[in-house]
Amino acid sequence: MGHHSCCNKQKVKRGLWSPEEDEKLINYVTTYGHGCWSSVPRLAGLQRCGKSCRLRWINYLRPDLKRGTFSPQEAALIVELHSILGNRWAQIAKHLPGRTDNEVKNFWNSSIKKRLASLVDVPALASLVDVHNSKPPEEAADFVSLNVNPNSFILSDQRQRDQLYLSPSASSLLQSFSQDTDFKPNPSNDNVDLIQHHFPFAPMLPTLSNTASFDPSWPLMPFVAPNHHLDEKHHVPNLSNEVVQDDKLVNPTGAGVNPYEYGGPLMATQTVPKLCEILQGNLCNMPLTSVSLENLDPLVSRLSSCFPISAGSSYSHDMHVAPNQMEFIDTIITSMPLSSSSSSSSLSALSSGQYITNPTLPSSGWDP
DNA sequence: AAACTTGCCAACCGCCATACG
DNA sequence: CCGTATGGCGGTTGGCAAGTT
Repeated sequence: MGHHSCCNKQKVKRGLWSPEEDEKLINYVTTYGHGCWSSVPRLAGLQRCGKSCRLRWINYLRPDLKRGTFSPQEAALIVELHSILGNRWAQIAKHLPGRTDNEVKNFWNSSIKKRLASLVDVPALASLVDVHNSKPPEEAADFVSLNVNPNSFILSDQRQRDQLYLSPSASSLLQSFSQDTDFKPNPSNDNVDLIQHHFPFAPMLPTLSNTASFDPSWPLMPFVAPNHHLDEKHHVPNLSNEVVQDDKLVNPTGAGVNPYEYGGPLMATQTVPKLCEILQGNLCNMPLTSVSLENLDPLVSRLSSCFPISAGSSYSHDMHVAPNQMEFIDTIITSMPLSSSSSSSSLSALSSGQYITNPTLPSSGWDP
């Protein structure tokens, strides 16, 4: 069990991949695409099973991987998405361009979970929400019901999406994400040079100086690759559907597929599904060039309100996280279920609509 | 300096869903 | 419709490096 037929036909190597094996796999996939993974090892001259090749490509060799440290913004997004989706790492990773489900899962298990455990004294969600400012009792009741019925957490009624004022929580957790040593770049890997040699347009490994509090390709905007000229070796397809915007290639449909997941030749662009595609089961294929924040994925819109997107740019270039942004993300973290085994049905109130922080509310008394 | 502990993360395992003949 | 192959996912493990005693 667990091994596919291709793995049993011949002896296969297991364990860590060598740079030579990586090179063989990169050369093969970039030239021919992976096609049927079970045939890749044979055609690429590898003593591995197809499943192992697939995993190595998806989790490490794909040129669109960041391979760097998670930014505070990414951490916040993971926390938020996990509160909605539970341990559906692949779904979460789709909203984090350049990140794999394995990476997100490891990050959660090693870092976020630990921090949440340290906040065990945070009060229950109900005490976080101060609905008395603008809420008639019946709407407050609607809000409460959202925590009971997982199917009703998408608020379609504008009244329901009125702003909820959240008590500002301690920002220690989120701040720790941006300050402490967990946000250092990954240790150097022997194969990084190899990958960057093959994929010069791949996102760069962050440096010590820029990862602590800022990641220029943070995840709320679709990943766009620099407009490099690519040679024939990389099989660049017709990019007529893309437009050049601020020296970036952007797919104006806002929709797309990850070429590395579908076995096609390498492409220079990638977009990610919007959260609403998951939550609502439909597509929001609005042109990026004309879409307003209100029309974006609600999560993106909400987070964008805290991490402003400068007009006309493809993604935020803010160099630091402002205190109110810290508050917002911290609110996300402290409002999610503390159980590490939260399932897909565990929904935080933050999944329910629009929120803003109310800086006038007292924060003392329950700061960790 | 050596032994031990801890944490990270790449890779594997086992299961499920889907495609295909 | 059925059986098999394959892709994909989440859970788990083992090796390694860094930190601690």
